[in-house]
Amino acid sequence: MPVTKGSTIDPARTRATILEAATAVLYERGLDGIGVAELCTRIGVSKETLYRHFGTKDGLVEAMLQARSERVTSWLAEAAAAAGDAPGEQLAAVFDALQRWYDDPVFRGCAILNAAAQHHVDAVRTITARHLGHYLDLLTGIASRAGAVDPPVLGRQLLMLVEGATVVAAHHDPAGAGEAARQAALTLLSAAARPSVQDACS
Amino acid sequence: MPVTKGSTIDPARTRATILEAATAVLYERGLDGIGVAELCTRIGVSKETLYRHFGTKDGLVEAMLQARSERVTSWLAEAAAAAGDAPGEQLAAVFDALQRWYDDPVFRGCAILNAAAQHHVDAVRTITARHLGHYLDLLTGIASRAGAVDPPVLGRQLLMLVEGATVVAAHHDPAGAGEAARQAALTLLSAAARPSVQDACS
DNA sequence: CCGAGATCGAACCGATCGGTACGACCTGAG
DNA sequence: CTCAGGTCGTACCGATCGGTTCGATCTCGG
Repeated sequence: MPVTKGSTIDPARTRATILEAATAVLYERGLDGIGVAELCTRIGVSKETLYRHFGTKDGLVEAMLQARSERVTSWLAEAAAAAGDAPGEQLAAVFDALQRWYDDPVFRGCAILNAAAQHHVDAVRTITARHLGHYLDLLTGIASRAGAVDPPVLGRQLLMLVEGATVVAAHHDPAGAGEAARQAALTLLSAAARPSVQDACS
Repeated sequence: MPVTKGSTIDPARTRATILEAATAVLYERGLDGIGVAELCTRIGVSKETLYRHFGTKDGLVEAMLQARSERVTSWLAEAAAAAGDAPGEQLAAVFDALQRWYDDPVFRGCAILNAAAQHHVDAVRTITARHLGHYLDLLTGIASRAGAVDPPVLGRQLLMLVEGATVVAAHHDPAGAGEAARQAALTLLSAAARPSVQDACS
């Protein structure tokens, strides 16, 4: 960390450093669980610097959530892509990746959903909705390539499994949550791809 | 509301009134989104009265979450029981009830999960875990009566659908979330009750 | 009719909040 | 060497926070 004193070589580097450190601290403590003053000492930056880069605590929060959303979305997409071309394998890889996340001792649920639950600012809710939309796109794509009869609906059901597994892992028991969700997802996938058995009851 | 002035007929009635009004206000504004002073004026009670009944803002929050957990748990259980004896019908009734909740214009997600996401107090996290446990008991019971090969696992998967549907409805799109989750739940139920098709892939 | 006690409204407390201002320092570009 | 500007540390600001106290008021049981 070449942030020595006075003018750093690159202001953009300072901004990135703040963003990264603030993400971890705000995730651990909650958005309202720590003040700007203590946050700055934990990050190792002065309040003036933080406010020049982000203008407002809310500005920092929004920038951090946006960055986090992009990171975890591409992380999940890459996990799926690395599993090959078979939709079932891709789907399984997504839930395996989630399980590794749940096993992280600092796992506290999805930071973006946590933020939306506490912060009633429109910008945060917008970021959250878009975040879920990206997940939905990924899952609907898998459903479509799997030959599901109704990819949008199956994608939405898979999204519910992803978010439900995260909620259960965060607030009830992380052990095996990803595996259970994966098995359910694969069952839904195969049922939707081969609508032979009766699936509509009413 | 016979809360005229001075001594009310029943202090317990005052407590219940506070609890009910505070539940609505704190759900709408968030636990940290409103101070005790404004909360008291919205409720129509003095700070002294609130503090005598609950001791602390956290005390009020915990009492309210506990009451809320019991209410919605029994509400879901009654919805299931009213659907008759068939496990599939009971499961469908649960998700139909959830959809009616999602359609409420003041729906903002599960108050208990929202609280757990923002409030890092142990008591709140305990209430949340127990709350999810009650849901799990209800769903595992349905899974068991449906003849699932592994009721605990299926119950957990159904819990993920319930919580996932709630998250999606709250933060993405409430329309049809309950129906989509219901269809997925019934698919899982029939697949688990009749493990004829290959369900274990690896 | 009288005292116990529940309630109100408002004043008050120290602490903390988000945000600003300022002087000093250091670095890189010209 | 000089200067522009990014950064630090600290002090400071008004507002709000959770919580306490107090006198006045009202209701009910005896």
